[in-house]
Amino acid sequence: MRKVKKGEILQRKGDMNSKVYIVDQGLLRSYIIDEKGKEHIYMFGSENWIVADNCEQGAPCQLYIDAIEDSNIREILKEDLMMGNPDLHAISRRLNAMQVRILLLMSSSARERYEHFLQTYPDIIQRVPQRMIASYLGITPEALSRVRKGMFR
Amino acid sequence: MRKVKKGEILQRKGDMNSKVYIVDQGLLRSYIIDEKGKEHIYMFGSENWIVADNCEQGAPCQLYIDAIEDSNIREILKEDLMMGNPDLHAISRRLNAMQVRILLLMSSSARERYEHFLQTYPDIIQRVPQRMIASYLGITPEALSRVRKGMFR
DNA sequence: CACATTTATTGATCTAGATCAATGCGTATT
DNA sequence: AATACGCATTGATCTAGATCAATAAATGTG
Repeated sequence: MRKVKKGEILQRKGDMNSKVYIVDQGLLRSYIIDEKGKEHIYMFGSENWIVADNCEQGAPCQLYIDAIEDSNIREILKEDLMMGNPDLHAISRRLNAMQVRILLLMSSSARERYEHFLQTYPDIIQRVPQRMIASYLGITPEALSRVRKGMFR
Repeated sequence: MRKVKKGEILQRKGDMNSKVYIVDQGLLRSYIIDEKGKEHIYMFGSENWIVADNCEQGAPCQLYIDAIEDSNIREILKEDLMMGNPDLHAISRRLNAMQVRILLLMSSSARERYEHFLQTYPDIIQRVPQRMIASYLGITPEALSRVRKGMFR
């Protein structure tokens, strides 16, 4: 069990941390800071919640995690959680995809989201009409058409 | 193994389905239809992806799932997946929270997202400054202030 | 093939929410 | 008590993307 003070930072972007925090008392948050210095909160975690950065296996952290209140927490290594549970890798990959999606929706422009989609799912682009890509990105087909127009000048 | 034709609907909103679809060949999608009749795609699932509605235990489905291409899929009951894995319930709850968050970000106004937050996390409201709620909702503190003003007349 | 339907593009206009700036209010800090 | 800092509110303005409408290209279907 570990006690943390309000304001204390548990994890920074870029850290090679692979811990999961269980909140016994108090309140944590996880968030990113974008290029303009603006914070985007990904999750709050109060009593009995788990706060974690679902970053990719072995990759550096994307999120900051700090305490909003004085808190009592437990730390668990992801490796230990994974132990004997190979399915958890697939789930972990999915959680990461969702985390990335949420953060993109909160902090990025239509254009940036489309560029990310292009890189991440280049195969899907070939197989579905553009209006579906737009729908997935949370924009209208017209907006996507204009984004593309802007990209190829 | 099941073969489905392009356009075939595997699941509708409101169904009491508790299956997970594994795509062996082809392409599925899951999506919602909002009050205005507009589709919002939640996920695409091509070869070796799992497509599922992470709705709450025992609750009716939120998502439609259909085939974008002729596909070969396997269906697995969630109960069978859960078998002997009690942790999966906690994970399932988290996946649901993320699914709801993504769909809200894609399809709802700042006001609707705030109202949902109020209902879902009434305790958190008391404990964090409004600017953090705004940050979680993906809007500015100014916008949240105006949403609230509009709510109490 | 001819026809209908879906899809993409483009233009004109509108709007939710962002941005910028100023003010007032609590609540720490000295 | 005085000062300062973070927070919420309000007003004025701006903008990314939505909406509406028209056209054109692509795709499917009898």
